[in-house]
This record gives sequence, C-alpha cells and structure tokens, in this order.
Amino acid sequence: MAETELIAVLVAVTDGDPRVLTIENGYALPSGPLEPGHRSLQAGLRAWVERQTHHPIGYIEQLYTFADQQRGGARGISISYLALSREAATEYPGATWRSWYHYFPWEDQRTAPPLRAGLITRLEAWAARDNQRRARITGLFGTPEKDWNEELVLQRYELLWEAGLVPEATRSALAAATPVPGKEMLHDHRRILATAMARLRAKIKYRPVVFELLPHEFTLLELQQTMEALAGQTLHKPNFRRFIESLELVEETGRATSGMAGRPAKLFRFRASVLAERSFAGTKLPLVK
Amino acid sequence: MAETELIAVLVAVTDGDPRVLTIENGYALPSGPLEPGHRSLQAGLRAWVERQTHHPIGYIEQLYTFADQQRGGARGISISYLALSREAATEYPGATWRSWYHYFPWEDQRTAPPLRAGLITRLEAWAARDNQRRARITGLFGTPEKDWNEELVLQRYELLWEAGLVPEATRSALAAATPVPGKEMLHDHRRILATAMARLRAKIKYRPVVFELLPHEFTLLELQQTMEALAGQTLHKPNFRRFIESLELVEETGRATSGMAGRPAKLFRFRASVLAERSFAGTKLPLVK
DNA sequence: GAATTTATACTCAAATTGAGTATAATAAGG
DNA sequence: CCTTATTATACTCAATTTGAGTATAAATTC
Repeated sequence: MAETELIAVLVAVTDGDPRVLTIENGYALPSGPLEPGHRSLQAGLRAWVERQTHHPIGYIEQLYTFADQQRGGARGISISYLALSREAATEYPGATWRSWYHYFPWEDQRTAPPLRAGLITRLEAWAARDNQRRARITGLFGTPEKDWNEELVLQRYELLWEAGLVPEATRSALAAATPVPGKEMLHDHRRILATAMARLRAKIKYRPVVFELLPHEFTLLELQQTMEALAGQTLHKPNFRRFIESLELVEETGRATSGMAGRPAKLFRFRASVLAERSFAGTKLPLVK
Repeated sequence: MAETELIAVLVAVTDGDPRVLTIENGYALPSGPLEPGHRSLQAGLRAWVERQTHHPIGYIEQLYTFADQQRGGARGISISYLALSREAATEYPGATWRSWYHYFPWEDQRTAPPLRAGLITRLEAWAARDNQRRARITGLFGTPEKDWNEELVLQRYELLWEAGLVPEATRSALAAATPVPGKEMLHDHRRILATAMARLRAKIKYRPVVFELLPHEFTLLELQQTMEALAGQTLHKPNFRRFIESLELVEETGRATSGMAGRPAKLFRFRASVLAERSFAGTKLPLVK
C-alpha cells in the first residue's frame, strides 16, 4: 500500500530573518500523511499544519512531487508545499523555527561575504581545469560581485552537492569527516527547502505575496526589510519606494509610528484590490550597487 | 489500492500553430500509470510518451499534482507534466495533434478578435452589476485592446468556468443546451492544458526552451513565429531581433534559405552554451502596438 | 536647543524599450 | 534584361524606465 506524504516548507520572516518551521530540532521539515478525511491535498496540508502551529496559513503553493523507494519495494509519493505565515510559538517538542540561511549561508548577500570566498576556493579546487565546471561556477556564483542571480538557489545547491560540499552528499562517500553540525537534513529536505527559496524569491517580484508575512499595518522600511530578507540582498531605498508606488500595492492608514528615534514613519496597509487576487507584471527588484 | 497516474501535455509547434497530442480524437490528454519498472516519475512519463509517439522528448517539466476521488472511495494521485517535442505522425488510433487554440480560441490574439467581443458580452451579462466580477473581467481580458496579459490563461479559464461558459461546467447544470462539439475534454484535462499554456508562455521569456520546438537550423522569422504562436501575440520584428541578439542565444550557420520569394534569410542555430543549461534574466517580449 | 537619527521627497544621467524608416537581395513578370 | 513585388536586414530616434545620488523634514536624545 503506497502512502502519500505531504511535506511543508512553512516560511515566516521575523526581525529581517526568513525562518522555516522544522521538527526534530532542525533535522527535518514537518510532514504528514494524506488522510481519508482530507477534502483535497491543500486542505490536508492546511489541516495538519494548523494543528501543529495553531496558526492559520494565508498562502499555500505546491512545489514539487517525487516518488521515493520505500521499505519493501513499495513506492511512496511525496508532495511538497510552500506555505507562508507569521511566526508563532510552537508547542510541539522539537519543533523550532530556523533561519533558512542557517542551511544556506552563502545565499545571504546582505552582509560582506567572507564565507563565500572560502566556498568558491573549494569549488575551484573541485573544478580544477575542467572548463565546463568553471563556467558553471561563475555562472551560478558570479564573478567578484557581479551577476549574482538570487533565484538560482537550487542550481547552486546542486552544484555544491556534486562537488561533495554538502553534508548529506559526503555522508556515505568521504564519510563524516567534515560534519557540519545542525546543517544536515533528512532525505532531500534540504533540497526541498532550496526549491521553496527559489520559488519564493521569484514570486515576490511579480505577485503580492509578501503581505502574508507582514502584520496588518507596517512601515515601508519593514516592507523593504522583509523583501531584502527573502531576496538575501539589500535594496536601494528611494528606488524601492518608487517601485512599490508604481505597483499601487499599499495605501496610508493615516497613522504613524512613535517612540523610536528619528522621524516617525507612516503606517501602510495593503489595498483591498491587492488582497482580492491581483497580479502585477514581471518586474525587477531595484538592487543596490 | 491507490494508483498514480501520469498525464502529459506534449506540445509541438507546426506551421505557426501550437499543438498538443490528444487521444480519443481530442477528448483526452494521453496518460498512463506509474509502473514498478520506472526508475522515476520523469522516467516513467518519458518512457510511455516515447512508446506512443516514437519520438524522443527533449524537455519535461512537472506541472501540478492533484488527488481525485476514485470509485470505491479510494484516492488516486494524478501528476501532470509539460513536455516539448516536434510533431511526428502518431500511429495510435484516436491519437491526434490538436491546436491548443481549438480549446482556447480567445487566447489567440494574433488575428483581430471578433470572437472575444461575443465572449465578453456574455461575461458582462453574467457580471451584471456585480462590481467585483466586472473588475475581474477587465483585469483578465483587458479594456478594448490594452493590458492583455498572455500568461493569465488559467485565470481566464476559471472565470469562464464560473460564468458557466465552459462546456464541462454547464454539462451538469444548465445541461447540454450549448454543446460546443469537440472542445470538451475528460475530467479536468482542459484545465491541465490551460496550466501548461500559462507555464510555457511564462517560460519562453526567461529560459531558452524554444529550441526544443525548432529544427536544428532555422531562420529568425521561424523563431519569431514560433514564439508568436506560443504567446498568441504578434511581435515587433526589428525589436524581436534586437531582443534575441541581446540574449546571445543563436549564431549564424553560414548558410541561407533559397527558392522562396524575397531575399534569402540567414540560417541560425542555437549556441552550444545555451543547450548546456543556461538561464537568461527576466525579460519582456517586444509586443507590437 | 544642538546633534543625531530616521523618513520622505526630489533630481538627473544612463540604459532600455517602443515604433518607425531605410536599404539589401532575391524571385517573378513583362 | 529591366522593373516590380517580396522578404530580410540594418539603422534611427523619441519616450520611458532604471540606477544612483542629494536634499529636506520630523522626530528623539543629550
């Protein structure tokens, strides 16, 4: 009897940090079987994620389906989903929110990357004088600071896998000689996480999904920092505001922040027309430098 | 015992017409069960599509997975795929290539649309003075000639479904009073087709997948017409060429066409670097007018 | 009340895009 | 064999969009 498994990448952004809900203290993504009582796949996922987090999920999107060999030769189907929410205290033992940059530190380009240098050195050692490998490295990781495409999360992960620089990949082969504690994940859960990151980074540019991650009222800086957290890149402030204005995404509430240093920021909310399903055209983020 | 079904939307472009392979004379998309011998889901799909068409498939991409209630309360999982190929004679009885505009005539914007006017009239009758419905109609179908977004295939289909203007939707309700012969499809196959169209229309703008649909050598006009067929829109010739040049997608073969009227066209091929996996950035098609 | 801090508004050059025109090279017709 | 029709290719230019920066406003802090 083949079983159908539902796997969730539940994302929230807290304090400029994109986090995912994990179980077993970061070792696995939460997952649960499709049950007869579930009306649909999405309903099934929604049901047990809300059961686990006691928090309604705003947005759900299917990521990918794959088949895995199970014990006894049977074949299981796993369907993974991206879900957006806001962080809430979890009550389940072992269930924790983890920064996704914990698993993919090289994907955070917001700070100066001393880490990436070492990574690229090791990649180049692997490439040696194989020109195709070298081309893939520069294509995915860019030259010094140019041409970084933040959407290629999965491709970069797969390159690192091939190069044996991912703990799951080395476990069987070169053995646990380089155990990076806490970064390893069950089966291909880290790969699923990479897929979710790539999908979300692409999505925020042309669909208004960020509002699932923000409170009802927010400042433009909070909105910008949420986008920056997801994209892993800093954005040009004046141009970001122009970008948001051109989308007619938000409107002023009339209120403003108070108590913090500096000029108070106006509070905004998302427009009703945005919440009622709308798509904005293919645009680019106004990156800085 | 739940069964896993693989459903294929196999697309080819012939004579400026995007076609899909169907069975039962256009009533259904080809589909087959996942068998124990298949190494993976993709391998399974590839295996039996090639068995049916005797033609290698270049490109496969997963579309969507859904669960359907089967006889006896069991639940089946269906996984749909988009595949690209070139049209070949089929040998199976009932297997035919059909234009996708046969099923979605309003999606072809290349010719003056006398049809769309009638469709919108009927939609507006359905909307009556419901302002939200009216907003959705203009959002998806645009004002007179402006703002048509070719990627919203699925959303338009779903709006028409809600409005009862799709044969599958009316079959049970308002009955077969308006049977549009040959446009009806099994289950949600037409919905799957809409998903495939939307995905492919989005993809051709930022990933070089068109070459799966073209012969080894081709003229720039053939390339343009293939893109136009998929997008359902005419493109501005000089700007299209500039667009293709900027992508560094193709290179001259040195040969040219001959025999036809007019100046002979240079023949091009796709560059090796394109074939070896490459992503070009998010761009827009140079639409005309 | 001066300094600091954060928010918001405006400016301007560079690059990209939309739309059109001009020229080249062939086949067909008289 | 020269003219016309037809298709391919090359170039131009204004309008818009983007990248990057500077200036001003309104609060807190010392």
